[in-house]
Amino acid sequence: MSQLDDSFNPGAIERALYAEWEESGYFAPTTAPEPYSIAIPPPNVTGTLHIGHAFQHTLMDALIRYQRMSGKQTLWQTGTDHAGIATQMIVTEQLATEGLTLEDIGREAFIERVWKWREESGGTISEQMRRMGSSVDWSRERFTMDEGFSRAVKAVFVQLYDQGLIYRGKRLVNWDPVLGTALSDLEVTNEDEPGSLWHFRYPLEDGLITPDGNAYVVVATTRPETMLGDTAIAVHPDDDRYRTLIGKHAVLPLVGRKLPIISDTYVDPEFGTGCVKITPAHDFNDNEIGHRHGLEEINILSAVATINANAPALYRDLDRFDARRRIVADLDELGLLENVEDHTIKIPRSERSGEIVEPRLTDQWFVKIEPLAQPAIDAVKDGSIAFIPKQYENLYFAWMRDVRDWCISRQQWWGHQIPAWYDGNGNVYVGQNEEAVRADANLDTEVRLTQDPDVLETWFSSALWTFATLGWPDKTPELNLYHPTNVLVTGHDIIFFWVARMIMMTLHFTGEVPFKQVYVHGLIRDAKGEKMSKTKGNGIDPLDIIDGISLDDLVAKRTQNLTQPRMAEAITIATQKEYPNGIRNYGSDALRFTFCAYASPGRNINFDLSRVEGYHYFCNKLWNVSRFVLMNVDSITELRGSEQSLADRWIVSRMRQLIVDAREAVGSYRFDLFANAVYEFIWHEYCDWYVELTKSVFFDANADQTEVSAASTTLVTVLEILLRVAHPIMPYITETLWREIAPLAGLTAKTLMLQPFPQKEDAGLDEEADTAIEWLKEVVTAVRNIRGERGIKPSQDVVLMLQGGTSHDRQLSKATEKLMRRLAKLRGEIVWLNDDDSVPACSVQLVHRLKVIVPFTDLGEAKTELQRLSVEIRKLQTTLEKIAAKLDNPNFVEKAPASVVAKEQIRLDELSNQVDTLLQQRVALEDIIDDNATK
RNA sequence: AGGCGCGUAGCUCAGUUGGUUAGAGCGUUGCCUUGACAUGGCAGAGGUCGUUGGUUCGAUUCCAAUCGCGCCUACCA
Repeated sequence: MSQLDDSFNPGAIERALYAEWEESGYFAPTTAPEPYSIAIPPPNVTGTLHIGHAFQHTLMDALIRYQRMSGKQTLWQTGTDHAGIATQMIVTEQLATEGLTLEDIGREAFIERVWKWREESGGTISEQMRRMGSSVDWSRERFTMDEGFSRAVKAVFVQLYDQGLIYRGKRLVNWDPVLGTALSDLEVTNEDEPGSLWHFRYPLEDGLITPDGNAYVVVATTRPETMLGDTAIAVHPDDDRYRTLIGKHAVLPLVGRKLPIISDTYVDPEFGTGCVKITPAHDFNDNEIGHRHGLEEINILSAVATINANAPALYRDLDRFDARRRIVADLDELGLLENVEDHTIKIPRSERSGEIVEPRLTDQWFVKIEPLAQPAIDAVKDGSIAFIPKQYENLYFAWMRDVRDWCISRQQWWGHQIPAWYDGNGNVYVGQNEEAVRADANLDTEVRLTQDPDVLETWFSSALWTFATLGWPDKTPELNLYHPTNVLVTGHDIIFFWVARMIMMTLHFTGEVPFKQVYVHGLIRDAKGEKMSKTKGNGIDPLDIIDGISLDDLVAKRTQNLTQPRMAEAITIATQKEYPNGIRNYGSDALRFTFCAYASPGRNINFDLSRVEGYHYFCNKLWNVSRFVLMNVDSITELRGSEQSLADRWIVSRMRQLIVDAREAVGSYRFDLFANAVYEFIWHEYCDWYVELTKSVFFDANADQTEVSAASTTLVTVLEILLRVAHPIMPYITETLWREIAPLAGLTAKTLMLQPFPQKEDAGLDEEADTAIEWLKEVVTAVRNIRGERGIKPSQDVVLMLQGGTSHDRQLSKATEKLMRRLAKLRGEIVWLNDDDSVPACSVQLVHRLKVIVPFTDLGEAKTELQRLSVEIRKLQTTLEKIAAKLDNPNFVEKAPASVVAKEQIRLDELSNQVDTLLQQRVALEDIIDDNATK
């Protein structure tokens, strides 16, 4: 007898089950011959997993569990990323609450603090992953700052340097003045913001005048303070307004510097005045022009974006925006401010600090991308790596084609410190460590070396993820076995950041692709399609869906530590409206099922909690049908095919189809189709029909033992198989139920996790059984429809008559009569009428050409039935007309394939037969009503 | 500006080579505490598939234009 609770309670089973799986070592690779591996995109060690991670992990876990059950030697490589800037920011903020700054405690102590914080916070992610049921191999967990990984990072840096693929130089980079570090282009977002376009007059030298008689040229700028660094004025070579000035000079106001007037086709004569001030040290385009024309680069900004000593004393040490105001005012005073326009401009902001980024000349380390990019492009072109969906390949190519050199140095403390040392004479030495450097360069101990204080950007190390986690640079057995990994599961937002760089670095260092496929999933948004973010307060912690959370706690969680505290009220109101009762504990399986069902290809996913609720109910359905099986089945036997009923054969046939569909869906990363197939089968085939059909065996005292035994066996074996099919999506509930069901099926294994995923069976589909049960369903539905229309209570049984069918109909009716009687709740035998038999006053529904007849109990019913019938007739007639028109079209008959024409012809015949039948029935009903009225 | 994607039921979404009466979940209407499940059962209502053209015997599906929305990339100082 069942040990199961009356309803599904996920909280009661999940934790213990996961602990058991983990302790039993089920997550570690088995010794199966064929490897299958996935490297997890490493989350930020000091963060928490958001719903997007949970989604991604669910898909990976479904793949891994599926492949593990399919007999592969699966490795799901897990680990975390040290997330340089993000982590340093968090710890810096922690220090600030203690009144301390980085400089107060120093580099060494700071790094110790970060490691300590990592110890405290690192557990959050692994706890979340465990609750999600992620079957990662914890024994191989890696961290991008652990010792082995650091060794790999250094080795890569040194080798690239030796190959001339890493260089150091003063270059213009995006500078975050708050964090005091360079950022990559990808870490800068450009948003439209209102701004101004200032027009300034720059006087011409020595009485020079423009063709239209001015002693000055007008330049426009959105950043007036940069004028302090101007070193030229540029015009278009063909611009008649300025052609005579080319090669002459203007004078930079406030500074007095002579500015050469140069010509460059970069200048758009149509825009503004057609005359551009050139600031090579503070603008990327100007910098390129500067290089073309050999212009001086004058850096006028300090690391914290104040004006430095390269500018006139008057402006020194002013903040960039104070300087801007001051300069505009001073130029106005001098009569050099021509006008100011409102102008919407793209403001580059640091994704990290939110601060406006300044292009600034600094010494940085770069990776030469071009030699690395070509092999990476080829790998995708020749199919060594395939993106799924395929359209992302274009995105990848587009980016790879004009990718620039990669700035890898960051002016931070937390991260991999660059393995380069300087002596006092400006020489640089690169090597694994100081000793190696000294040995290589034959430096004696008297030469003082200082290591470069900068660290490598985080993506530099995570680009090595697939192979460094497997032990590279050592030639480990794991590297040999699991690399390349089979698939990378990721969002499209990091194709540039990570995917492209992994491909480049992995090809260069291992000669292998990092993964054979890249499955790109959608991005999770909230139910309204808004991006989830802490600032908007619309994010949800996956654990709160699994375990539930009260409204008060949810509001508190969403409003604490806001970067914009004024948002708190709006967030509170929105949260109260969206979750008036908080969130109930839906459990991990329901959440996972929701993710899979949502995972249709290539789009945004608007995450709606009502879907989770629906799938939680689905879990309960599965739970309860398992209870039904346990309550009604004592044992099963070995079956011979001949002993199975039509119903048994039907569900087995449907199950074979499920297996085929499920395997195909997983194989093509269609987790949505996988989930839907499972849902449809369990609820609408197994529960709605098969279980109901078995009741006419189990609840019939006269049923013979063979029938009971066949039904029991089928019920159990099908359930056992479908638990295996569903396990990759919903591991907890299937494991729990399987342990109850499997013994009935004679299986003694301890865990479902390691059972084989059901194989496609040779037997194929059972057409005879499929036809019979589909027929039964149609007739039963017809009777139920009549009952519904006439308001006949389920408790009341009815008489069923059939007329006009074929011999096949009669045969099917005979074969399924017992089943039909229960499902349609019939009284007495089914009455077969001959075509010319008179029919009592009744309702009629058609199943193809078969008349399904339920006599009236009261002639008053005729009126409502007449109404319904008229609607039905009208519907059929509309369709009939459409098809008739089609077949009347000679073009259709000639050009359409014969099979399509034949199909339409059959439909036409059947429909016209149905319309005729119903028209006759209408006459009959009208007669009854007339008779009644005259009485 | 360029690139990509999306407009299908009240809401969230499927729809795989163009071919029956376009599907699912949630919501909704009516009936039902039937011996797994009211987290349930049965039956129903609800869509001119953004718009306009084109190709075709036939278009939600292919093509073009157009409107609306989203994302990405690059931007004019």
